[in-house]
Amino acid sequence: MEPKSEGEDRPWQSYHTAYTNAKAGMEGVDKEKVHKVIYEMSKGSKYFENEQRKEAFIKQKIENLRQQRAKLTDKDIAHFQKIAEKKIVQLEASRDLTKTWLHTDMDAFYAAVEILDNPSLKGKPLAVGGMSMICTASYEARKFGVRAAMPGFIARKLCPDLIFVPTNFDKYTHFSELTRKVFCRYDPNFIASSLDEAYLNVTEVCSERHLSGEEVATELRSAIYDETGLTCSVGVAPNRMLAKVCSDINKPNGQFILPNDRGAVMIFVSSLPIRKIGGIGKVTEHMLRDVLGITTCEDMLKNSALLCALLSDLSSDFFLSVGLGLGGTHTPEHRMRKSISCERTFASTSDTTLLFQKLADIAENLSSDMQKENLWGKNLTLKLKTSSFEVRTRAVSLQKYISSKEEILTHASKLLKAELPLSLRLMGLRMSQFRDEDKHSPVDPTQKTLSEFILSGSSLFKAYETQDMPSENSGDFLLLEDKNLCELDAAREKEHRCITSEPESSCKREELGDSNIANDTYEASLGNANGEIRWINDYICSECGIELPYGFDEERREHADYHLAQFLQQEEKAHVAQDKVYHKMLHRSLSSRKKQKASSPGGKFIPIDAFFTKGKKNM
DNA sequence: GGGGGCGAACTCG
DNA sequence: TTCCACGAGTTCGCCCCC
Repeated sequence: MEPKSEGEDRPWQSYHTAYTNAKAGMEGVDKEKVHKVIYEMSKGSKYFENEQRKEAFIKQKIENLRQQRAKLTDKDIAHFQKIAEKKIVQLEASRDLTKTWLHTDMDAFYAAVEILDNPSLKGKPLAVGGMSMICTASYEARKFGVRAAMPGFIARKLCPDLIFVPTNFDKYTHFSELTRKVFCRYDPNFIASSLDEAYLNVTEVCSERHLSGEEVATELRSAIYDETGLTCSVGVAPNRMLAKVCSDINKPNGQFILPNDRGAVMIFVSSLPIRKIGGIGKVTEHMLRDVLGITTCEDMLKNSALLCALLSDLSSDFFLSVGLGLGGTHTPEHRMRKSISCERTFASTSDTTLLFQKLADIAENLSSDMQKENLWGKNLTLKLKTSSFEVRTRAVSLQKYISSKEEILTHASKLLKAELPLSLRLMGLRMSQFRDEDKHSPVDPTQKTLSEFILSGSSLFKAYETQDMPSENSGDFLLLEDKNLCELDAAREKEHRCITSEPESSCKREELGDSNIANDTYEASLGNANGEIRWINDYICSECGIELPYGFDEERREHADYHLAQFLQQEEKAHVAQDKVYHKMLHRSLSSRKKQKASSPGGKFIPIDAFFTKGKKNM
């Protein structure tokens, strides 16, 4: 690790956003040149400024951790050394070398599919994606430093002849399905971690057919090529963590086999850079390197006492297991979706009407996705990205499970309203805490149908391999226990008493002010337009059937906003003047209760080093 | 003190 | 010319309530 000058003559070297992890096919790239281009194209932008802020914050956290380390006495170190040794013995006892895991990774998958579809692209630098972001780059493009997750305009600067092809998930899904049919022949319970990656437990195949892991890998790669015309790379190892690392070694169109032998594993791991491990990203790498001098997996064991002294139990266990070359060896029985979300980036705007319209679109998308899977959620999270790239999330736990766009928008609007005024470039909604009965439907990625994948528009069911801990918490993947129905009923009863889970203040009459009058005026203003709401039996919305009891004036008004927004959109389409209604809404919006969160944008600091901070209970 | 809710960060493809 | 995505998972700290 050469000490890098961050002087004024080479300012780009301090910009760590790009190239912290070399991708396959980028070995010959002039990294300094690429880094400089990215720096030049980024500097001065709001994105760049935000990255600088984030980096400064990480530096501060590294410094804090260094100080914590400096405070440790010899006695402390000796104490934690004992703890570390005990942990290592326990981890070592969990080592399982009886399984053979195979990780397959399609080579530049999206790009390869596009080339297959249009052979004239072969041999040319190709990027799948658009100007804002590219998903995959062909190996020819990677030679120029172009890579996935790079904005298109920077990629074009690096490679002026770069050909852009828009993403077409239908195509990728089709080819993904073909590969999965092959996987099934080797492991019917294979774990798909994305459209182009999968883990296969080939222990049984090896034993039944008297084949080595290497032979299975060769055969499988050949079968994939025959079925799809695409190449893939394969890693074979005793566990998933190592198999994943191995599949990257001889990429593209290659394989690497790590024998099921403790000695071989330990040698393999000894010089393995920590960044190659799934779960260790840019920040973790910096932390471990700058605070503890850890750069290889072997260093994890050498610094085991410090890891235990400075980090949480969970973190130190993970890092020690990495040092021992341990990883997941069991196939989780069931995996189910934990959340579903939808987010959209748009041109920065502070136009309230526009923001609420976009929120309505997102709510509609999310609701539609939820209904396709019959999901009902109880936890709603609003994600905001300001024009300066600051990300905020605001969540609310609801008293009942919801799924309709009206209900989602009602609660989402409330969350958004509390944050305004604000200039935003992204909004997103996420639902989680699903109803138990929905959790019983299997959502194993391997069982997801083609149409579901196409409809969802993305690789929804990634089996995120968490830390691939040897002591797998299978409970993470198992069906959760049924909740008592009475509990649900009680919750619904509570819901009728107070429609939100916010502090009771939101139900106070005083805060409703002249809402009744405003409400009347507002609804009257709609006249006989489509946005008009009547409350059937005094609590059921005539438009959509949502139930809002009398007295929940604010909620009713917000709900009416939704229908009004719908109406406005229709009006807009028909080129009808909407100023009058808009001003009514704006007036109401301004006069409505303004909820200010205690955490101001700049006042609340984020525990970036959470991963490294030792919890009190561990001290 | 434990558990749940919330907000944020990190990671992956 | 264009100017840094999206969806999903996890952990952690803090706060509040029981």
